[in-house]
Amino acid sequence: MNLLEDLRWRGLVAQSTDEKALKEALAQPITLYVGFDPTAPSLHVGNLVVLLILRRFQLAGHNPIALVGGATGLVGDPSGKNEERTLNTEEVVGEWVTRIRQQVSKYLDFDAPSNPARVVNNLDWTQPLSAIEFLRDIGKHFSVNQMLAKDSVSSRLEGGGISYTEFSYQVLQSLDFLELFRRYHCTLQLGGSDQWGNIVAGLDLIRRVESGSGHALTVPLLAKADGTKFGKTAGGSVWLDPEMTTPYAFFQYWIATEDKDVINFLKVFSFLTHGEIIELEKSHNENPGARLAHRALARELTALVHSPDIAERVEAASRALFGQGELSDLDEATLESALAQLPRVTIDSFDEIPTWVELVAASGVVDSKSAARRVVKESGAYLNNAKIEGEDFSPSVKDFFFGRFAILRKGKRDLVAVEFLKKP
RNA sequence: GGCGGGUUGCCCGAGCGGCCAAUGGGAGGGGACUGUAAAUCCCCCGGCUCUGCCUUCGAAGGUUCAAAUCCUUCACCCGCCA
Repeated sequence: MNLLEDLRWRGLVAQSTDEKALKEALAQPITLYVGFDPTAPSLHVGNLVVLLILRRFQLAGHNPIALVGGATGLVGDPSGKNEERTLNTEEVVGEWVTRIRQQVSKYLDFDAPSNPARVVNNLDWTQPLSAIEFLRDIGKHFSVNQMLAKDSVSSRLEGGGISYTEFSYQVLQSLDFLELFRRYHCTLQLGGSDQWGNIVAGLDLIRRVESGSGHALTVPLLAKADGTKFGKTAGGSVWLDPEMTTPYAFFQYWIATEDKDVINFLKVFSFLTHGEIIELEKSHNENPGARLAHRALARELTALVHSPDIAERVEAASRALFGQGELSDLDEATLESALAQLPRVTIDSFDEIPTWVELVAASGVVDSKSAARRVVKESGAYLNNAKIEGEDFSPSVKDFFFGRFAILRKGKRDLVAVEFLKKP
Protein backbone atom coordinates (compact mmCIF):
# COMPACT_ATOMS: atom_id res chain seq x y z
CA MET A 1 0.00 0.00 0.00
CA ASN A 2 1.45 3.32 -0.96
CA LEU A 3 1.52 6.45 1.13
CA LEU A 4 -1.53 8.04 -0.41
CA GLU A 5 -3.57 4.90 0.02
CA ASP A 6 -2.44 4.67 3.61
CA LEU A 7 -3.47 8.26 4.26
CA ARG A 8 -6.82 7.61 2.70
CA TRP A 9 -7.29 4.50 4.82
CA ARG A 10 -6.60 6.59 7.87
CA GLY A 11 -9.18 9.13 6.77
CA LEU A 12 -6.58 11.83 6.33
CA VAL A 13 -7.37 13.10 2.86
CA ALA A 14 -9.90 15.85 2.42
CA GLN A 15 -8.98 17.44 -0.86
CA SER A 16 -6.13 17.40 -3.30
CA THR A 17 -5.16 18.86 -6.61
CA ASP A 18 -5.21 16.46 -9.53
CA GLU A 19 -4.92 13.14 -7.82
CA LYS A 20 -3.30 11.31 -10.67
CA ALA A 21 -0.58 13.92 -11.00
CA LEU A 22 0.00 13.86 -7.27
CA LYS A 23 0.25 10.11 -7.22
CA GLU A 24 2.77 10.17 -10.04
CA ALA A 25 4.80 12.87 -8.38
CA LEU A 26 4.96 10.85 -5.18
CA ALA A 27 6.56 7.94 -6.99
CA GLN A 28 9.80 9.90 -6.59
CA PRO A 29 10.92 11.65 -3.42
CA ILE A 30 9.52 15.15 -3.39
CA THR A 31 9.84 18.08 -1.04
CA LEU A 32 6.77 19.18 0.85
CA TYR A 33 5.92 21.57 3.63
CA VAL A 34 3.45 22.35 6.36
CA GLY A 35 3.19 25.67 8.13
CA PHE A 36 2.57 26.27 11.81
CA ASP A 37 1.77 29.75 12.99
CA PRO A 38 2.87 30.68 16.48
CA THR A 39 -0.47 31.54 18.04
CA ALA A 40 0.42 30.07 21.42
CA PRO A 41 3.56 29.02 23.28
CA SER A 42 2.99 25.42 22.30
CA LEU A 43 1.34 23.28 19.67
CA HIS A 44 -1.67 21.29 20.79
CA VAL A 45 -3.02 17.88 19.89
CA GLY A 46 -4.98 19.35 16.99
CA ASN A 47 -1.75 20.42 15.30
CA LEU A 48 -0.44 16.94 15.75
CA VAL A 49 -2.62 15.59 12.96
CA VAL A 50 -0.81 17.43 10.19
CA LEU A 51 2.55 17.27 11.89
CA LEU A 52 2.37 13.50 12.01
CA ILE A 53 1.41 13.34 8.37
CA LEU A 54 4.55 15.28 7.61
CA ARG A 55 6.39 12.59 9.50
CA ARG A 56 4.62 9.90 7.51
CA PHE A 57 5.87 11.54 4.34
CA GLN A 58 9.39 11.55 5.64
CA LEU A 59 9.16 7.91 6.61
CA ALA A 60 8.02 7.23 3.06
CA GLY A 61 11.18 8.85 1.75
CA HIS A 62 10.08 12.42 1.04
CA ASN A 63 11.77 15.62 2.16
CA PRO A 64 9.78 17.36 4.84
CA ILE A 65 9.92 21.04 5.69
CA ALA A 66 8.22 22.39 8.78
CA LEU A 67 7.65 26.09 8.42
CA VAL A 68 7.21 28.15 11.53
CA GLY A 69 5.27 31.28 10.76
CA GLY A 70 7.34 33.98 12.39
CA ALA A 71 5.93 36.40 9.82
CA THR A 72 2.43 35.06 9.27
CA GLY A 73 2.01 34.71 13.01
CA LEU A 74 2.41 38.46 13.26
CA VAL A 75 -0.39 39.01 10.79
CA GLY A 76 -3.07 36.45 11.65
CA ASP A 77 -4.82 33.94 9.44
CA PRO A 78 -8.52 34.74 8.93
CA SER A 79 -9.25 31.13 7.88
CA GLY A 80 -11.83 29.54 10.09
CA LYS A 81 -12.12 32.62 12.26
CA ASN A 82 -15.22 34.72 12.38
CA GLU A 83 -13.55 37.56 14.17
CA GLU A 84 -10.46 39.63 13.79
CA ARG A 85 -7.72 38.47 16.11
CA THR A 86 -5.83 40.73 18.42
CA LEU A 87 -2.21 40.97 17.44
CA ASN A 88 0.53 39.70 19.72
CA THR A 89 3.71 41.67 20.13
CA GLU A 90 6.80 40.81 18.15
CA GLU A 91 8.59 39.72 21.31
CA VAL A 92 5.87 37.31 22.25
CA VAL A 93 5.59 35.85 18.77
CA GLY A 94 9.37 35.57 18.57
CA GLU A 95 9.43 33.62 21.80
CA TRP A 96 6.70 31.30 20.56
CA VAL A 97 8.55 30.76 17.29
CA THR A 98 11.55 29.51 19.22
CA ARG A 99 9.50 27.13 21.26
CA ILE A 100 7.45 25.77 18.40
CA ARG A 101 10.53 25.34 16.30
CA GLN A 102 11.95 23.03 18.93
CA GLN A 103 8.70 21.25 19.39
CA VAL A 104 8.21 20.53 15.73
CA SER A 105 11.74 19.24 15.39
CA LYS A 106 10.98 16.38 17.67
CA TYR A 107 8.81 14.65 15.10
CA LEU A 108 11.17 14.86 12.19
CA ASP A 109 14.51 13.33 11.42
CA PHE A 110 17.25 15.82 10.61
CA ASP A 111 19.92 13.20 10.18
CA ALA A 112 18.22 11.08 7.58
CA PRO A 113 20.94 10.52 5.01
CA SER A 114 18.85 10.95 1.89
CA ASN A 115 15.93 13.04 3.03
CA PRO A 116 16.78 15.12 6.09
CA ALA A 117 14.08 17.39 7.48
CA ARG A 118 14.25 21.17 7.54
CA VAL A 119 12.68 23.77 9.76
CA VAL A 120 12.34 27.24 8.32
CA ASN A 121 10.93 30.54 9.50
CA ASN A 122 9.11 32.68 6.98
CA LEU A 123 10.28 35.81 8.71
CA ASP A 124 13.65 35.14 7.08
CA TRP A 125 12.40 36.09 3.64
CA THR A 126 9.50 38.30 4.61
CA GLN A 127 11.37 40.64 6.92
CA PRO A 128 13.83 41.97 4.31
CA LEU A 129 11.08 42.70 1.83
CA SER A 130 10.17 46.38 1.50
CA ALA A 131 6.58 47.45 1.15
CA ILE A 132 7.23 48.62 -2.38
CA GLU A 133 8.84 45.36 -3.40
CA PHE A 134 6.04 43.44 -1.82
CA LEU A 135 3.40 45.40 -3.70
CA ARG A 136 5.20 45.43 -7.04
CA ASP A 137 6.72 41.98 -7.13
CA ILE A 138 4.16 39.95 -5.28
CA GLY A 139 0.97 41.96 -5.01
CA LYS A 140 0.83 42.51 -8.75
CA HIS A 141 0.11 38.82 -9.26
CA PHE A 142 -2.94 38.80 -7.06
CA SER A 143 -6.41 39.68 -8.19
CA VAL A 144 -8.43 41.26 -5.44
CA ASN A 145 -11.51 39.79 -7.04
CA GLN A 146 -10.16 36.31 -6.43
CA MET A 147 -8.94 37.17 -2.98
CA LEU A 148 -12.39 38.38 -2.04
CA ALA A 149 -13.95 35.18 -3.29
CA LYS A 150 -12.00 33.04 -0.82
CA ASP A 151 -14.20 31.60 1.90
CA SER A 152 -11.98 32.93 4.62
CA VAL A 153 -12.49 36.46 3.34
CA SER A 154 -16.03 36.37 2.02
CA SER A 155 -17.46 34.94 5.20
CA ARG A 156 -15.81 37.76 7.09
CA LEU A 157 -17.15 40.37 4.72
CA GLU A 158 -20.63 39.17 5.54
CA GLY A 159 -19.89 38.92 9.23
CA GLY A 160 -17.61 40.81 11.51
CA GLY A 161 -15.48 42.45 8.85
CA ILE A 162 -11.81 41.98 8.14
CA SER A 163 -8.78 44.21 8.38
CA TYR A 164 -6.38 44.84 5.54
CA THR A 165 -3.83 43.00 7.65
CA GLU A 166 -5.67 39.71 7.78
CA PHE A 167 -6.92 40.17 4.25
CA SER A 168 -3.28 40.09 3.15
CA TYR A 169 -2.56 36.84 4.91
CA GLN A 170 -3.11 34.68 1.85
CA VAL A 171 -0.53 36.67 -0.05
CA LEU A 172 2.08 36.01 2.60
CA GLN A 173 1.33 32.33 2.69
CA SER A 174 1.51 32.18 -1.10
CA LEU A 175 4.85 33.87 -0.94
CA ASP A 176 6.06 31.18 1.44
CA PHE A 177 5.14 28.46 -0.97
CA LEU A 178 6.85 30.32 -3.81
CA GLU A 179 9.96 30.85 -1.73
CA LEU A 180 10.18 27.20 -0.74
CA PHE A 181 9.59 26.21 -4.33
CA ARG A 182 12.52 28.36 -5.38
CA ARG A 183 14.87 27.38 -2.61
CA TYR A 184 14.16 23.68 -2.22
CA HIS A 185 11.94 22.83 -5.13
CA CYS A 186 9.15 22.24 -2.68
CA THR A 187 6.14 21.16 -4.72
CA LEU A 188 3.55 20.08 -2.18
CA GLN A 189 1.89 21.88 0.67
CA LEU A 190 -0.13 20.06 3.30
CA GLY A 191 -2.62 21.66 5.61
CA GLY A 192 -5.95 21.44 7.31
CA SER A 193 -8.92 21.69 5.02
CA ASP A 194 -9.39 25.32 6.02
CA GLN A 195 -6.05 25.99 4.35
CA TRP A 196 -7.17 24.97 0.88
CA GLY A 197 -7.66 28.51 -0.35
CA ASN A 198 -4.31 29.69 0.93
CA ILE A 199 -2.49 26.71 -0.55
CA VAL A 200 -4.08 27.04 -3.94
CA ALA A 201 -3.27 30.74 -3.97
CA GLY A 202 0.36 29.72 -3.53
CA LEU A 203 0.16 27.34 -6.46
CA ASP A 204 -1.19 30.15 -8.61
CA LEU A 205 1.67 32.37 -7.64
CA ILE A 206 4.23 29.69 -8.45
CA ARG A 207 2.62 29.21 -11.83
CA ARG A 208 2.66 32.92 -12.61
CA VAL A 209 6.09 33.77 -11.38
CA GLU A 210 8.06 30.63 -12.06
CA SER A 211 5.81 28.85 -14.54
CA GLY A 212 6.11 26.00 -12.10
CA SER A 213 3.55 23.56 -10.86
CA GLY A 214 2.91 21.90 -7.55
CA HIS A 215 0.30 20.12 -5.53
CA ALA A 216 -2.00 20.70 -2.63
CA LEU A 217 -3.24 18.16 -0.13
CA THR A 218 -5.57 18.95 2.72
CA VAL A 219 -6.58 17.00 5.78
CA PRO A 220 -10.11 16.95 7.17
CA LEU A 221 -10.56 18.96 10.31
CA LEU A 222 -10.73 16.31 12.96
CA ALA A 223 -14.04 16.14 14.77
CA LYS A 224 -15.28 13.78 17.38
CA ALA A 225 -18.08 11.40 16.54
CA ASP A 226 -20.55 13.54 18.46
CA GLY A 227 -19.58 16.59 16.44
CA THR A 228 -17.92 18.48 19.29
CA LYS A 229 -14.50 20.00 19.05
CA PHE A 230 -11.57 17.71 19.29
CA GLY A 231 -8.69 18.37 21.63
CA LYS A 232 -10.45 20.46 24.23
CA THR A 233 -11.00 19.66 27.83
CA ALA A 234 -12.61 21.62 30.60
CA GLY A 235 -9.23 23.18 31.25
CA GLY A 236 -8.69 24.21 27.62
CA SER A 237 -6.51 22.75 24.93
CA VAL A 238 -4.42 19.64 25.33
CA TRP A 239 -0.90 20.93 24.74
CA LEU A 240 2.19 19.08 23.64
CA ASP A 241 4.35 21.02 26.06
CA PRO A 242 4.71 18.98 29.27
CA GLU A 243 4.77 22.19 31.29
CA MET A 244 1.35 23.10 29.97
CA THR A 245 -0.25 19.66 29.94
CA THR A 246 1.51 17.12 32.11
CA PRO A 247 2.30 13.76 30.53
CA TYR A 248 -0.07 12.18 33.02
CA ALA A 249 -2.91 14.50 32.01
CA PHE A 250 -2.02 13.90 28.40
CA PHE A 251 -2.25 10.15 28.87
CA GLN A 252 -5.51 10.51 30.72
CA TYR A 253 -6.94 12.61 27.94
CA TRP A 254 -6.49 9.81 25.46
CA ILE A 255 -7.54 7.03 27.73
CA ALA A 256 -10.84 8.79 28.32
CA THR A 257 -11.54 8.90 24.59
CA GLU A 258 -15.09 8.03 23.72
CA ASP A 259 -15.58 4.55 22.31
CA LYS A 260 -16.92 5.84 19.05
CA ASP A 261 -13.73 7.77 18.39
CA VAL A 262 -11.02 5.48 19.58
CA ILE A 263 -10.40 3.47 16.41
CA ASN A 264 -10.52 6.55 14.27
CA PHE A 265 -7.98 8.25 16.53
CA LEU A 266 -5.69 5.26 16.32
CA LYS A 267 -5.75 5.62 12.56
CA VAL A 268 -5.14 9.34 12.62
CA PHE A 269 -2.50 9.56 15.31
CA SER A 270 -0.76 6.26 15.75
CA PHE A 271 1.97 4.70 13.69
CA LEU A 272 0.57 1.26 14.31
CA THR A 273 0.15 -0.88 11.24
CA HIS A 274 -3.17 -1.54 9.63
CA GLY A 275 -3.05 -5.07 10.95
CA GLU A 276 -2.50 -3.90 14.50
CA ILE A 277 -5.29 -1.38 14.29
CA ILE A 278 -7.71 -3.87 12.81
CA GLU A 279 -6.78 -6.25 15.59
CA LEU A 280 -7.50 -3.60 18.20
CA GLU A 281 -10.76 -2.75 16.54
CA LYS A 282 -11.80 -6.36 16.75
CA SER A 283 -10.94 -6.67 20.40
CA HIS A 284 -12.61 -3.37 21.12
CA ASN A 285 -15.84 -4.45 19.48
CA GLU A 286 -15.81 -7.75 21.28
CA ASN A 287 -15.01 -6.39 24.68
CA PRO A 288 -15.03 -2.60 24.87
CA GLY A 289 -14.83 -2.72 28.64
CA ALA A 290 -11.28 -3.99 28.47
CA ARG A 291 -10.29 -0.68 26.86
CA LEU A 292 -7.38 -2.19 25.01
CA ALA A 293 -7.69 0.24 22.13
CA HIS A 294 -7.82 3.20 24.50
CA ARG A 295 -4.75 2.02 26.31
CA ALA A 296 -2.89 1.48 23.07
CA LEU A 297 -3.84 4.94 21.87
CA ALA A 298 -2.80 6.63 25.08
CA ARG A 299 0.44 4.69 25.28
CA GLU A 300 1.42 5.26 21.65
CA LEU A 301 0.81 8.95 21.76
CA THR A 302 2.38 9.59 25.10
CA ALA A 303 5.46 7.72 23.91
CA LEU A 304 5.54 9.72 20.73
CA VAL A 305 4.97 13.14 22.22
CA HIS A 306 6.85 12.72 25.48
CA SER A 307 8.96 9.59 25.42
CA PRO A 308 8.59 5.82 25.69
CA ASP A 309 10.09 6.04 29.13
CA ILE A 310 7.64 8.65 30.36
CA ALA A 311 4.78 6.79 28.74
CA GLU A 312 5.69 3.70 30.68
CA ARG A 313 5.84 5.58 33.97
CA VAL A 314 2.61 7.37 33.38
CA GLU A 315 0.83 4.22 32.35
CA ALA A 316 2.11 2.42 35.42
CA ALA A 317 0.79 5.27 37.53
CA SER A 318 -2.53 5.10 35.79
CA ARG A 319 -2.77 1.37 36.39
CA ALA A 320 -1.74 1.61 40.00
CA LEU A 321 -4.08 4.45 40.84
CA PHE A 322 -7.07 3.22 38.89
CA GLY A 323 -6.48 -0.46 39.44
CA GLN A 324 -8.87 -2.75 41.25
CA GLY A 325 -6.45 -3.32 44.06
CA GLU A 326 -6.17 -1.48 47.34
CA LEU A 327 -3.94 1.54 47.44
CA SER A 328 -2.50 0.23 50.68
CA ASP A 329 -1.22 -2.81 48.83
CA LEU A 330 1.15 -0.72 46.76
CA ASP A 331 4.73 -0.65 47.89
CA GLU A 332 6.34 2.63 48.68
CA ALA A 333 8.39 2.94 45.51
CA THR A 334 5.45 2.17 43.24
CA LEU A 335 3.23 4.59 45.08
CA GLU A 336 5.83 7.29 45.05
CA SER A 337 6.47 7.08 41.35
CA ALA A 338 2.77 6.91 40.58
CA LEU A 339 2.07 9.96 42.67
CA ALA A 340 4.91 11.82 41.04
CA GLN A 341 2.72 12.08 37.95
CA LEU A 342 -0.13 13.81 39.74
CA PRO A 343 -0.79 17.39 40.70
CA ARG A 344 0.46 17.67 44.23
CA VAL A 345 0.31 19.72 47.34
CA THR A 346 2.72 19.42 50.20
CA ILE A 347 2.33 19.86 53.90
CA ASP A 348 5.17 20.31 56.32
CA SER A 349 3.48 19.37 59.52
CA PHE A 350 0.90 16.92 60.79
CA ASP A 351 -0.17 19.30 63.52
CA GLU A 352 -2.65 21.22 61.49
CA ILE A 353 -3.44 19.41 58.30
CA PRO A 354 -5.48 21.58 55.92
CA THR A 355 -8.97 20.44 55.05
CA TRP A 356 -9.77 18.35 52.01
CA VAL A 357 -11.32 21.46 50.50
CA GLU A 358 -8.22 23.55 51.04
CA LEU A 359 -5.88 20.89 49.73
CA VAL A 360 -7.86 20.28 46.57
CA ALA A 361 -8.26 23.99 45.94
CA ALA A 362 -4.53 24.47 46.39
CA SER A 363 -3.80 21.73 43.86
CA GLY A 364 -5.56 23.63 41.12
CA VAL A 365 -7.83 20.71 40.30
CA VAL A 366 -10.78 22.98 41.06
CA ASP A 367 -11.02 26.71 40.43
CA SER A 368 -11.97 27.80 43.92
CA LYS A 369 -12.72 26.64 47.39
CA SER A 370 -16.37 27.07 46.65
CA ALA A 371 -16.04 24.58 43.84
CA ALA A 372 -14.22 22.18 46.16
CA ARG A 373 -16.93 22.58 48.78
CA ARG A 374 -19.55 21.88 46.20
CA VAL A 375 -17.80 18.64 45.34
CA VAL A 376 -17.90 17.60 48.97
CA LYS A 377 -21.56 18.51 49.24
CA GLU A 378 -22.32 16.52 46.11
CA SER A 379 -20.42 13.58 47.59
CA GLY A 380 -17.66 13.51 45.03
CA ALA A 381 -14.84 13.86 47.54
CA TYR A 382 -12.56 10.98 48.40
CA LEU A 383 -9.53 10.37 50.53
CA ASN A 384 -7.54 7.26 49.60
CA ASN A 385 -10.50 6.04 47.60
CA ALA A 386 -12.94 6.35 50.48
CA LYS A 387 -15.70 8.90 50.32
CA ILE A 388 -15.45 11.70 52.82
CA GLU A 389 -18.13 13.96 54.16
CA GLY A 390 -18.23 17.36 55.74
CA GLU A 391 -16.77 20.55 54.41
CA ASP A 392 -14.26 20.77 57.20
CA PHE A 393 -12.94 17.25 56.92
CA SER A 394 -9.17 16.98 57.19
CA PRO A 395 -6.97 13.95 56.61
CA SER A 396 -5.16 12.78 59.68
CA VAL A 397 -1.72 11.34 60.19
CA LYS A 398 -2.90 7.75 59.89
CA ASP A 399 -4.23 8.47 56.40
CA PHE A 400 -0.72 8.98 55.09
CA PHE A 401 0.78 5.87 53.55
CA PHE A 402 4.33 5.30 54.77
CA GLY A 403 3.86 8.47 56.75
CA ARG A 404 4.28 10.39 53.53
CA PHE A 405 1.45 10.20 51.02
CA ALA A 406 -2.28 10.66 50.89
CA ILE A 407 -4.40 10.63 47.76
CA LEU A 408 -7.34 12.92 47.28
CA ARG A 409 -9.83 12.37 44.57
CA LYS A 410 -12.41 14.67 43.07
CA GLY A 411 -15.12 12.85 41.24
CA LYS A 412 -14.23 9.87 39.15
CA ARG A 413 -10.78 10.58 37.89
CA ASP A 414 -9.17 13.72 39.24
CA LEU A 415 -6.46 12.73 41.67
CA VAL A 416 -4.25 14.88 43.83
CA ALA A 417 -1.21 13.73 45.75
CA VAL A 418 -0.62 15.15 49.19
CA GLU A 419 2.91 14.73 50.34
CA PHE A 420 4.34 15.33 53.77
CA LEU A 421 7.65 17.09 53.46
CA LYS A 422 9.60 18.01 56.53
CA LYS A 423 10.71 21.58 56.65
CA PRO A 424 14.41 21.72 55.86
C1' G B 1 -21.75 63.11 8.56
C1' G B 2 -27.21 62.00 10.12
C1' C B 3 -30.82 58.60 12.39
C1' G B 4 -31.84 54.09 14.94
C1' G B 5 -30.31 49.38 17.55
C1' G B 6 -26.80 46.98 20.57
C1' U B 7 -22.55 45.75 24.45
C1' U B 8 -25.26 40.94 30.54
C1' G B 9 -21.78 35.55 34.13
C1' C B 10 -17.21 30.31 30.03
C1' C B 11 -20.66 30.85 25.29
C1' C B 12 -25.67 32.08 23.43
C1' G B 13 -29.36 34.87 25.49
C1' A B 14 -33.63 36.98 28.97
C1' G B 15 -34.21 40.98 32.41
C1' C B 16 -35.35 47.13 31.66
C1' G B 17 -35.65 51.12 39.29
C1' G B 18 -36.45 47.25 44.69
C1' C B 19 -38.78 40.29 45.08
C1' C B 20 -31.38 40.14 40.82
C1' A B 21 -25.64 36.89 41.81
C1' A B 22 -29.50 38.07 37.88
C1' U B 23 -34.91 33.45 33.78
C1' G B 24 -33.65 29.84 29.91
C1' G B 25 -30.29 26.92 26.77
C1' G B 26 -25.33 25.09 25.81
C1' A B 27 -20.61 24.01 27.80
C1' G B 28 -18.65 22.46 32.53
C1' G B 29 -18.84 19.86 37.49
C1' G B 30 -20.91 15.89 41.10
C1' G B 31 -23.99 11.51 41.79
C1' A B 32 -26.68 6.97 40.07
C1' C B 33 -25.94 3.12 36.11
C1' U B 34 -21.24 1.33 33.78
C1' G B 35 -15.89 0.07 31.71
C1' U B 36 -11.44 6.10 33.95
C1' A B 37 -16.88 5.01 27.48
C1' A B 38 -21.69 6.62 25.52
C1' A B 39 -26.84 7.25 26.33
C1' U B 40 -30.21 8.21 30.30
C1' C B 41 -31.97 10.17 35.00
C1' C B 42 -31.13 13.44 39.46
C1' C B 43 -28.38 17.56 41.48
C1' C B 44 -24.88 21.77 41.15
C1' C B 45 -22.79 25.75 38.51
C1' G B 46 -19.38 34.24 40.80
C1' G B 47 -16.17 34.55 45.21
C1' C B 48 -15.21 34.52 50.50
C1' U B 49 -13.45 34.33 56.91
C1' C B 50 -20.65 31.45 53.89
C1' U B 51 -27.75 31.83 58.28
C1' G B 52 -23.80 36.83 56.43
C1' C B 53 -20.50 39.64 53.46
C1' C B 54 -17.86 41.09 48.88
C1' U B 55 -17.38 41.70 43.49
C1' U B 56 -20.13 41.25 38.70
C1' C B 57 -24.40 43.08 33.89
C1' G B 58 -18.82 47.56 27.78
C1' A B 59 -15.81 52.01 30.74
C1' A B 60 -16.06 56.30 33.86
C1' G B 61 -19.10 59.60 36.40
C1' G B 62 -24.15 61.04 38.25
C1' U B 63 -29.56 60.77 40.04
C1' U B 64 -32.01 57.74 44.00
C1' C B 65 -33.14 55.26 50.55
C1' A B 66 -32.22 51.58 46.36
C1' A B 67 -29.68 50.83 39.43
C1' A B 68 -27.99 45.45 35.03
C1' U B 69 -32.36 48.57 34.72
C1' C B 70 -32.78 56.18 34.75
C1' C B 71 -29.19 60.45 33.19
C1' U B 72 -24.21 62.22 31.17
C1' U B 73 -19.66 61.39 28.74
C1' C B 74 -16.40 57.85 26.36
C1' A B 75 -15.18 53.19 23.59
C1' C B 76 -16.53 49.35 20.37
C1' C B 77 -20.21 46.71 17.23
C1' C B 78 -24.59 46.35 13.96
C1' G B 79 -28.37 48.35 10.68
C1' C B 80 -30.69 52.39 7.61
C1' C B 81 -29.90 57.19 5.14
C1' A B 82 -25.96 60.63 2.97
